[in-house]
Parts: sequence; structure tokens; C-alpha cells
Amino acid sequence: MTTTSVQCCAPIAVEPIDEVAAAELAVLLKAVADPVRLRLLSMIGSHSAGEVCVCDLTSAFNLTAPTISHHLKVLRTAGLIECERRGTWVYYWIVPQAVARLGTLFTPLAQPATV
Amino acid sequence: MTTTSVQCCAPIAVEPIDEVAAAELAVLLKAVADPVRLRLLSMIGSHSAGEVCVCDLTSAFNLTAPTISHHLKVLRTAGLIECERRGTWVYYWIVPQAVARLGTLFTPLAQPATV
DNA sequence: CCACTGGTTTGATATGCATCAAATTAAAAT
DNA sequence: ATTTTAATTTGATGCATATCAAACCAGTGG
Repeated sequence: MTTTSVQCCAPIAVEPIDEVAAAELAVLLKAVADPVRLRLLSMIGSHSAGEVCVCDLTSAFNLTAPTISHHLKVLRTAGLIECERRGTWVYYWIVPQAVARLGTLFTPLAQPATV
Repeated sequence: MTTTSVQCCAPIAVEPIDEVAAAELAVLLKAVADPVRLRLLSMIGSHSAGEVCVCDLTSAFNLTAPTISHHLKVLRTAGLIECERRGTWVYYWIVPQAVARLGTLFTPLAQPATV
């Protein structure tokens, strides 16, 4: 498949989402609903090399290494990023499909049919 | 400025967002990072009449009225919905601009320039 | 004026979670 | 092997928050 459709689920405004879908989405949104994780995702996503070493991420915050590691794990568990160890260092990169799902959720609400 | 551009902030992937922006965005995202609030927002946003009475919202959940009221207040404080009292009942509707901001945050991450 | 219905506010509780220190794993270097 | 550096895991702590019961506010109708 060439398109690998990002539109896997109906956006929020088309019809009321059910409990199960809401619970799943909430997990995904909780992952990004934190200032540190937002910055991490932003730093990883905007990096020109496409991937970032953990050491560079840790040094950019006024937080301990375990804390950054914890936040990276949350993002990874949510499927938003992936990582690989190469020698001593660990590198992280974005999973575009997962992030795109977040974007498609709310856009239809911007142009309500009735307004 | 006449456009009242929905694109008030740069998306996450263009450049690393700073601490202040991340904190503000996290507040907005926390508001929707809850299954009940997601369903509320979805119910309000997808309603054909454009607005929904609180009574209809409360009856759709297995939760008490104060809890629903609490969640509505969180969404309202975040600027995602507004309400008005008409007689005995209170009606809620979506604020499209605020919701649109959520959508524009993540979409650029879907097509990373390096991939 | 007094009840009744719809919603919100307040206070209390219990769970969740962000953070750090200490311990642990992994690879490199000496 | 031992040491050193990078990163994660574990355990503990303190704060945030989802929920409910009770009290309260706002209309409506006897």
C-alpha cells in the first residue's frame, strides 16, 4: 500500500465516539499532555537528522536522566516514538503515522457544518 | 490582522517549542486527555443542532451530575466550549478555533521532511 | 412564599503521576 | 577484570485530579 492511510479512525466530530474509542484515544492524548513530553516530541520531530541521542535530550532539560527516560518510555509505549541502541548511545525517532492520528482527530471540529 | 489565523503557533515539528509554549499547550491537551471529556467534546461537536443541553450529556454517562459538570468546566476553562443558560437549562457548544489549534499541532509531524 | 427540577460549587477521598535517589544493565576503555 | 560513561528500572514521595455526597444557586410552577 502506498498511502498507508493515516485516517484509521473517524474524527471526533463526525459522530459521538464510544467508550472504548474514547479510552484508547485518552491514552494517546495523555502521552502528549505534558510539557516535558511535548518538548521531547518536538525536539525529536524537528531534528534534521531524523533521530536524536538521549544524551542531547537530557542535557536540554533541568531534569534528571531517570525522569527523561520515564517520559521517553511513555511516548514509546504510546507508539509515538521508537528507539535503537547503537553502541553506548540510544537514539530516538518519530513514528509519523501515530503522530498523524492526533492531527486528524480535531481538524473536522474546526469547520462545524452548522456554522 | 484580519485573518484571525487559526495558525497562531508553529506546529510542533517545525522547530523545538520553548518551555512556555509547551506549558500552555499541555494545559490545552490535558483538557482533552480524558475519556469522559473526549466523549463530551465529541457529543457536543457532532450534534446537529450545534448545541447540547447538559441534561442530555449527563444522561449519557454512568456518572453523577457534579462529575459531568466538573468535566464541562475543564473544557470551558480551556476555551474549547462555551455555554449559556436559557431558562432552566444550560446549553453547550464548541469553540471551533480552539479545537482547530489542536489539529494543526501534529499534522506536520506526519510528513517528516527527511523520510 | 414554598416546593421542585436542573446545574454548579464545595469538601473529602482515593487513585494517578511527575520527580528524584539509588540500584541495575549495557557497552566501551584502560 | 575493573573502571567509566550512558541509559533504564525500581522504590519512595508529594502533588494533581477524577469521583461522589452534600450543600448551594437559579429558574419554574404551584
